[in-house]
Amino acid sequence: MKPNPHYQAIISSPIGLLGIIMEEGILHSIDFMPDNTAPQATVDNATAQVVSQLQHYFRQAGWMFSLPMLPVGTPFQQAVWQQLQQIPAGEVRTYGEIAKILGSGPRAVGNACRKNPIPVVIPCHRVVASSGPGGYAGQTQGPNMTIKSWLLAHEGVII
DNA sequence: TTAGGTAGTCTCG
DNA sequence: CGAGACTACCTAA
Repeated sequence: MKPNPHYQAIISSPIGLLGIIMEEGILHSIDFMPDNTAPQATVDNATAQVVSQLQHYFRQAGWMFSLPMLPVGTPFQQAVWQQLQQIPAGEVRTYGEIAKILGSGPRAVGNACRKNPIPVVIPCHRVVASSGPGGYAGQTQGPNMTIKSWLLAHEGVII
């Protein structure tokens, strides 16, 4: 739980409200906001870039993000998140496949995905289990899994 | 379908 | 620090 996070923008999207946190003009994290949150105007240019690219993505699933990002985490988490960014839109990998590349284990990869601070842009939704959909934003069922399914369907992946 | 194995992180003490 | 618990898992039987 982050105490009083300060959002540079809160935008509405097909998967609900997204809260955007910047640090020094660099994308730091994206939060899924409750429905009753009030949208909040963009305050600066760098944030406008993030908003614009997100809107591109929701319009056209194949959009490739190009943004300065600073996702903070352990070295292992960074390595996993780097692998995620190399999965093209419309494709998926399994936790085991990522683990093999990094010489680690599937559960460890799942742990790292769960900690991804920048969902959507860092596409943790493109990682699934060998048999089943896996989880999303800390849930294996519930509203976040609905978001994961939506994102994959948006990219043309049959679940 | 389940039991056992696995890697990384977190939480106590 | 160290032991033990907790995962968005996987494989063999």
